[in-house]
Amino acid sequence: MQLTRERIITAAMELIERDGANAVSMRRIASELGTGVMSLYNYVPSRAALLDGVADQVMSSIELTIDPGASWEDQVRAQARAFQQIARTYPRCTMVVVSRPADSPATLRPVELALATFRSAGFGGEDAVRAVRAFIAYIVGSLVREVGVTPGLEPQRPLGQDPAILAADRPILNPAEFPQVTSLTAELMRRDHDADFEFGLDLLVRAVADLRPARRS
Amino acid sequence: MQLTRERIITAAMELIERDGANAVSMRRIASELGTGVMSLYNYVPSRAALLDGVADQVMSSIELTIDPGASWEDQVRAQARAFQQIARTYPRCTMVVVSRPADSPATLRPVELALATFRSAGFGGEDAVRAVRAFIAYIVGSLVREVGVTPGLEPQRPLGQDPAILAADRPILNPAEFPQVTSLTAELMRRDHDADFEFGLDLLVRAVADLRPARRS
DNA sequence: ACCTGAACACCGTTCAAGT
DNA sequence: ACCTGAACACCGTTCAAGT
Repeated sequence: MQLTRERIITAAMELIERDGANAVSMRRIASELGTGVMSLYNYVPSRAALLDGVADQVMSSIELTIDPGASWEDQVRAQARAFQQIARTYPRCTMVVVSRPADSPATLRPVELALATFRSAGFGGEDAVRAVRAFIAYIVGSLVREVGVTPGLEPQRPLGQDPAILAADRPILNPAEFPQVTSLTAELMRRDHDADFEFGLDLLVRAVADLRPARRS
Repeated sequence: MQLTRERIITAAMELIERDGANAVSMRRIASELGTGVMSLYNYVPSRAALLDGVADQVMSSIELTIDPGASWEDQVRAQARAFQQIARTYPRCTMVVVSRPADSPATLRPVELALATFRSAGFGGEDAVRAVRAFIAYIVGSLVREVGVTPGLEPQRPLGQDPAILAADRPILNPAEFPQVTSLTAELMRRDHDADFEFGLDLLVRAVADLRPARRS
């Protein structure tokens, strides 16, 4: 089968999702595709460029459906959730996306839509930009916290397993030094990423709503 | 000079800050310290453990001075800024911190303080936990956006340089497809991380303040 | 007991030789 | 022109031999 840039990127993504992200070596991708390593370089200039391609591919997969009837608050929420959805679909590719500068058309498309939403809600250009940045920071942080990977991009523990902030087998924390953490063990152990995400998202949406200048429509 | 775990971690941090973070190889650290590679393994079980040590070291360096006279809002702000300060002091180590699960005493200390602050402001345990998580997500996302590194942990461009969202030498975006992004080029190019951080931080603080139940004191 | 060189099974990428 | 094997300069870690 013909080697293409697209096939190489797809193979890289599958490899990342299957074996963790530091399993992405040019050599492994090549053997996955049944080619010699150097054949890849006819379609992709370097490993770094390949990972940029992976990030772009993931960003392009975000489904930004707009409901014109919804309030701007709900539109913002929907856009944020579409972003957050990456962690569900490509958990191990998430860090690749998050750790690359966002300046390709694929990454600017969600920015464009978010800016348009804030502007049509009545925000000025500068406030719209700042609001979008605040949401992006929150979403990116949520993604990072949710997938929790090593610098090598390999999930520390099997995905879905609890981060074990205070598991029984951990070195006991001194209750005198950590009164809150030890007394709130139950709350800290209970992780519901969706609920956590919605909680913070709601905070931001309502705070931004308070900023909004005079009505528009 | 005697090899110690501390000296190894310090050398790793210097190497990361000097040459970018994928310059951290066991071999480079060893040659930096004038030892054989394998000598390191008498003090550190693996490269991954070494990076955990680096993350711990950075987290321990956060200065969490508390001003008991300040409002709880200002205390939360001060704690968030102390966190954010990491990006200034150890820009290239930041991703190492951010990409590791936070369950060591060094990383739980700021959590403990934040929980105590919210609780003494009158929040219940569950709300305090959720608020702390929202702030952490925002701070982590801000750090990631600010240092902007590759999965290999190497800054894409010299630090301090503009991310060039829309630099003149980039492929021109279609203004019909990106009306907001193209018309807001000036705002998008102007990056003031401190101002951006304060903007979002203020949103969160005020939104959380609205949540607060009946007074306490 | 602590230390460490050699070796193993990997990397990304250059370069020159093949078609 | 497109393709690719050999080679180079790297990795982290095991293992066995040294002290």
